[in-house]
Amino acid sequence: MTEKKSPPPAADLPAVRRARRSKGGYTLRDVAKLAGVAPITASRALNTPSAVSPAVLERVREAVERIGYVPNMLAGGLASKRSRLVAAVIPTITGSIFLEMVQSLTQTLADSGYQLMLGQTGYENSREDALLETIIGRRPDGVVLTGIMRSGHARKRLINSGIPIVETWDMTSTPIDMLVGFSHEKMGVEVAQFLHARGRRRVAMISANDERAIRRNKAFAETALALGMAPPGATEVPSFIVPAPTSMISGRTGLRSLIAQYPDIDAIFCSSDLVALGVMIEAGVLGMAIPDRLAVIGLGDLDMSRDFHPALTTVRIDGTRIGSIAGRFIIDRAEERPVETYVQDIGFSIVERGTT
Amino acid sequence: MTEKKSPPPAADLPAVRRARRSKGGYTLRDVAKLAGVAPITASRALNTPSAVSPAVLERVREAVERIGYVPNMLAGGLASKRSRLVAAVIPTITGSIFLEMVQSLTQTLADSGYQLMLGQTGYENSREDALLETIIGRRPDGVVLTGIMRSGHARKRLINSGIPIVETWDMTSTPIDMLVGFSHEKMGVEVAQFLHARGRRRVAMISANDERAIRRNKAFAETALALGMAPPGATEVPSFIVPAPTSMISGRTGLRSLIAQYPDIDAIFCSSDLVALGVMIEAGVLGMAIPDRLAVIGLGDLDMSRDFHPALTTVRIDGTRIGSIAGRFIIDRAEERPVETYVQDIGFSIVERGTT
DNA sequence: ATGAAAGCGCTAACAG
DNA sequence: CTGTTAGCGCTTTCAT
Repeated sequence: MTEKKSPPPAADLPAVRRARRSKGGYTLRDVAKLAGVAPITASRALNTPSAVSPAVLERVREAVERIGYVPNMLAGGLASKRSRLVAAVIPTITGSIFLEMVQSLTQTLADSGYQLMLGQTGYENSREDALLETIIGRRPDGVVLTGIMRSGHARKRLINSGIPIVETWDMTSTPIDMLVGFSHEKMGVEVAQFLHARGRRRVAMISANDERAIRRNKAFAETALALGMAPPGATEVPSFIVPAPTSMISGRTGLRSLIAQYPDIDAIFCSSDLVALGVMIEAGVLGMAIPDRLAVIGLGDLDMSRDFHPALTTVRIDGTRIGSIAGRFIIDRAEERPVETYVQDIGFSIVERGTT
Repeated sequence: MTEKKSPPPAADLPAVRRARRSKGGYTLRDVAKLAGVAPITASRALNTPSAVSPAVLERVREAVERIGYVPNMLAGGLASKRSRLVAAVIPTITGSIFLEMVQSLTQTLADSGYQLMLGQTGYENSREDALLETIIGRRPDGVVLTGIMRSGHARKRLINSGIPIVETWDMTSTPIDMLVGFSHEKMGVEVAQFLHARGRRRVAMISANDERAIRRNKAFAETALALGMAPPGATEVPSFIVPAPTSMISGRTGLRSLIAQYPDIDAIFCSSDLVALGVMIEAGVLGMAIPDRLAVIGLGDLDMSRDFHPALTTVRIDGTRIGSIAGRFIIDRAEERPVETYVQDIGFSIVERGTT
């Protein structure tokens, strides 16, 4: 019963027309033929059903079903100049704090017929340019940046390409295009105030060394200092800085190092939950009771942070929300919907649990 | 100095030819014009540099550089029927045990000019069909399955599409197409023997309920039983089964539940490191010393498993290797290279650390 | 509401 | 080694 894909078997076309024969599966032409309409009508039935009569719609749908037709989005994208592809750029996928965002971005996009392409920059600049080349080559309808485009050249290239851009996980006053994030400075201030309110007076930090962390740390340190929370003998808030990506081991070594210098430390602000969890493990080894002897606060609110004992106090960022807003921004832009703003501060919240 | 993209300004073409004007950036034609060659020659210079004279190569490269030309892969893919796109299907990205594989797959593909498209099935069957539609629609050069294609319909659809398929994380005797993985049965047997060799005699399991885990558990239970390792009062190896995805909390509740029934248990085999880590945390709360009172062995070898105290003994699967092999398989197939085999068992290894 | 024609940007197929 | 021509499968434009 299968209507075979048919280069009309009759030799009624000049032989030269068959210089290049199609080999893949069914095409829209097959559907159209089967439904007894022109290809463009079949196209309309699939893309703008309202623009076609119910009878035709029905017949086209039936034809599609019958042969199992799946539209070729490469062809569609080429013709319409809308690839329905969105690229997201993250440092690395393993152990990433951006996965929640990626997940919801994927979902949001999928719901509107868009797909996500994931690009990893790694932690060296070298790959950014190559990555950008491949991204632009696919002509995506948008790019979501997690803010780790360090190569100025790549950045400029991207901007020049004219592809809509969403920057995330930060609030800058000079966005390239669209923006959804939160203020790292504000977070530093609030965490310091939070620890102060809990009675902590000798604080320290363990942190990655990326640009945002540095701004966050600065705000934290200044606030803490102003509140008189530096440990005895320290003129600054002590910090243990590790290169990204951070891990539990950073927390373990960090705690050891800090305690060796400032035995009186009574609270540590960590730049990720993983680091905070590492601090907890090392505190266990050292026999330091948490939260009595030492308070710990993380950043990111991993699932497992809730499952530790005691459960970890942390700063929560709603990655899911970032992802869905970023997705909406791009879709709205692609479909030329009128939109109030393309900048959004989603804030953060301190989730207090057992470690403070 | 910028050579503007030029619809020849003279009105020397019939108006009708301009029915559809290009709007995007530069095209290969612009490059060719600038280099003084035919478009196809420019194409060759970029894709098969060896097929072109050094002089032409140089001129084309210069032209590309000058205008910042980036090839349109939608057009290229459409014309050549090779999209250079590969799809990977995983349950979900957050908390996935497949990320290491995805990472290395991405890398392997990128090195050969291919890109990865990530598809998530979620933990309900419902989305699989829709996901497949979008995957096929992009005409990828291959699909990597992590073995969670439950919908028979989707599976059949995929097979019929003719897209090369790599199944991973398992060894079946009846692969659809290509295969790279390891034997879950063998793992069950070896873990039981390992615990036996360490002197454990009252074992239990905490496990997810997916099909592979079930096969693994069966092998573990049979071997353990044969070796006389069921706890007193049990005729079977006790197990605590939780729905996927597993997490630390599964381990915590699992341990409580098992100990309540069989207080003498002296070793637990967990279906993931996260579960094992949860067991460790709960053991700490219950005051059960690890490994003296209770041995724990996980599966997956997460980074953090090494950083716990004591460090976790676990079964390591080389996800990086799975990814690179799967990538190679697809690339070799796409480029029609002669290949010995498209099936590979990469095995696993038990990494003994402090919990056994 | 439907269709014909043209073309998106690129590469396969065949010359020369 | 280089060029001409046709066409990948779809959608835009314009006409009916």
